[in-house]
Amino acid sequence: MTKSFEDQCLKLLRQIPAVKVTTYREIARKLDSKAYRAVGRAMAKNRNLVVFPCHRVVCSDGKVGGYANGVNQKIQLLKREGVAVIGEKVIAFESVMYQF
DNA sequence: TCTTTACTCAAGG
DNA sequence: CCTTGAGTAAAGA
Repeated sequence: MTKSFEDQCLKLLRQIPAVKVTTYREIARKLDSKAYRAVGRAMAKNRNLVVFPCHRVVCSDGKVGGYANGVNQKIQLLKREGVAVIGEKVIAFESVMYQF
């Protein structure tokens, strides 16, 4: 059963604990690929906001990136989980980034 | 095959 | 800070 690239992204997403976030780059790297865009596209397409914590995935430079429900919604969720965010930037982003 | 995409990196202004 | 251009991989038409 060959799982799609996107399915693998979602799988990794599920193992991210609260108060932690990750980057599209880390996910792609873990999958031994450089398909940073394909990772994000998986979320945008599926947008299983309840099943997968898509809001815990941010850009490599600390920006929140995007969110199907709205970037603001994503920021609020992250803050609520203990991740400090100012504007569209994650504070101490390296400290809260979950490394696989 | 071509286009679009929740990205990343590097370089120039 | 900003924009361009290049690199990359998957889905849809």
